[in-house]
Amino acid sequence: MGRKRLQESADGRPTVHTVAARAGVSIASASRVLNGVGGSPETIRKVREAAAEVGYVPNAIARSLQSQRTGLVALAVEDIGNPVYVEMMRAIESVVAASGRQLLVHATGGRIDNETALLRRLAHRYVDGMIVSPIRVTDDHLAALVDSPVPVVVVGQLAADAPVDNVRTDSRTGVGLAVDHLVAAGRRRIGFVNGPLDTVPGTARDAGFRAALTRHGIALDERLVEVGDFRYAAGRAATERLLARAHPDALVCANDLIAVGALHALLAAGRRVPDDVALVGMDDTELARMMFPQLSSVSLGSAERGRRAAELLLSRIADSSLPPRREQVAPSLAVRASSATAPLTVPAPAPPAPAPRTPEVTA
Amino acid sequence: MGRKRLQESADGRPTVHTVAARAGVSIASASRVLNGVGGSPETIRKVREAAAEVGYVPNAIARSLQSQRTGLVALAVEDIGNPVYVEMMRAIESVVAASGRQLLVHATGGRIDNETALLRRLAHRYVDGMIVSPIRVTDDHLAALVDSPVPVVVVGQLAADAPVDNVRTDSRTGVGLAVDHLVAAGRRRIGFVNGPLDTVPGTARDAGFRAALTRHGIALDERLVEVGDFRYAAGRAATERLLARAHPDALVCANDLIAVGALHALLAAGRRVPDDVALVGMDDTELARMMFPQLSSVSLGSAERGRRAAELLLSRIADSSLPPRREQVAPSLAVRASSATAPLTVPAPAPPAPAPRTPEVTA
DNA sequence: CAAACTCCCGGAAACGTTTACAGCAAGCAG
DNA sequence: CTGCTTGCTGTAAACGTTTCCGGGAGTTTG
Repeated sequence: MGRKRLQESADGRPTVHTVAARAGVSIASASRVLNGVGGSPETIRKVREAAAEVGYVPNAIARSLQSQRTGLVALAVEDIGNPVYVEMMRAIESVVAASGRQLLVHATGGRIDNETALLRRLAHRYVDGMIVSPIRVTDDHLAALVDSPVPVVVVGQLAADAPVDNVRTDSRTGVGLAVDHLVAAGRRRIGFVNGPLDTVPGTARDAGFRAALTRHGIALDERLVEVGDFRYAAGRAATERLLARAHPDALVCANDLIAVGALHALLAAGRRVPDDVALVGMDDTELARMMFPQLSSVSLGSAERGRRAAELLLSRIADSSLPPRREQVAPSLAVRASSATAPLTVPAPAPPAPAPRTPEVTA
Repeated sequence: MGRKRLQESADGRPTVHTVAARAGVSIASASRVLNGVGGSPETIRKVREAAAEVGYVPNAIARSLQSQRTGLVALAVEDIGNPVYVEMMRAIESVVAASGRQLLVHATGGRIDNETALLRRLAHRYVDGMIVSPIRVTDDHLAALVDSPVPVVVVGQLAADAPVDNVRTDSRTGVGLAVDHLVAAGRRRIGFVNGPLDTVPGTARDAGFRAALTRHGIALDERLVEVGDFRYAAGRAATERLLARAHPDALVCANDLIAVGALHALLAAGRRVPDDVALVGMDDTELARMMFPQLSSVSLGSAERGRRAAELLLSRIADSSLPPRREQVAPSLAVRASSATAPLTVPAPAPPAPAPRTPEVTA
């Protein structure tokens, strides 16, 4: 005698049918009670009881099929290990949670096929919408974004005419802020440690750096420019290569992870920060404040961008007929000890240290 | 004249019915072709063509309702900003991806209701399984884990008789390793900066610290113990409080974020690391290696735990009748500059600098 | 007391797939 | 030529919900 059909699900779990049968009511009534809409006191009692007895738990997939929404929102970023995304995620999460939805994060690892695959999978209705922050954008990818079956908001630069909601910042200008600051502090041999040039932020920051130097009438010494990826180890390695062939008096880094790598390379090479080399990171993440000395950093408003992106997404989920919108968040510079002009300011009074010695390399 | 029913979905998107009608075949044939199973060459052509013309994209929710699986796996952690979870996530992701599934991450923020809510929501079939690393466990919570509708693997300590797949480590012993090392290096006034005592790791590490001191016959000075949460800012604040009232010659921290906070507090207070105060963190994350000096840290095998947890989960998804399993990963200690007895070792061979100097931060 | 209104209930139709089943045509062996 | 196999096809039934709709009972109003 096989199990009764229409009573429990394939794997033996109770369904609304099970509950209804046990309570002696129709599935319609059971469903109503379970959703807290309608039902006489008696019916409510019976259904609640039956549900508790069999340990009923609703199948969200079935419910979603009916309601056409899952209550889930996804965020796809390249590297969850980058604190900038953590900040962005926190901002997004608080907006999303306030709307009664849940946020899921997916790390694409920067592999573009991965990201496209994610779109082609998650977006097939598993989530009500998604926020994507791609660092590389191909035509293919863009196409997938544009005709995604679910609302998508892109955080980052995008072709001007792409019909996709978009929150961006201006990292070109951001790099400019860093250079302005360093030049004002008297630095002239300003180096730049960047991420890959085949990424959107990589190219923007490179352009920003070159433009800023030009603006100040400083000729660019290519030996002062080095490229790795956007992570710590690469930043450190890139800085080591740079230091082996040039003598910067300041370094701008394309993000904070790279800046930390650079700091490590500088200290290991016996350069003092900021006395010998001033250092400015980018993204202004918590990591910058966790360093010693604390790192100056260009804020690209990641939390703000996240918040705005989440709001754009929610409004589009609510009304898909809205025209594509584009928002911009201005960069700003946070000056801290790593690029202070005055003698290194210590967060708290330091004890009289033995007179700092200048390593010969920079003497 | 309303749109034709059974032809397109509620929001106007094409369904398999649309494609079938357009191709002039039944939905069964259309579905078969779309899934690449069966179909005459002629049918295949017509269906493919029709699908392309209308831009058909299958509704994953409907498919999942039918197949009873989504191909998604979730990881729920307290704080995605903690690099230990990033490492764990990477390990899990590689196993999960190899099985053709996708990993989604959810940050619970340690709010236990949040985590229970997640279980009660995601687990209601949105995902095929989930890995949870709770830092607080109530009976309620445990109950939700035990009779979750989808397979769950817990990373972390759990009541011995809990019928849940479980990967754990022994952080008590882990703290012991740190203390042993410091004692062997001649340190005696060993302080401890912990996370909240109402968390599972918090209590375990506290117990481990006390047991280790006792084992070495060192009387515990309560002024050398301080508590915050598991993040950087709290770690720094806790260390500042501790330093204001006691004079440790070594500090053990309950994780690397706290250790970074402690390092910052120590340097700001003018203490040299490791000369005045030796420092040992825990979790052995990338962050420990990013500091200067690099931090010694107790590895709790987070990547390994992640890997094992993912494997447990996949095997349980494949066969839910397996008995609950429990695996253990042993801790180990990575000794680095922050607790080195010998003169500060520089992390990487510095460029052949004339007479290596001790970088000023630690001078 | 009849009519109108409220409330609650159950049947049945969705939501968009996959798939068991049966029918049918064509190919082949006897 | 008959009977069997093979390969496609379409019909319809699932998957587990929610919800529209019509009917029946009870209550209020004129």
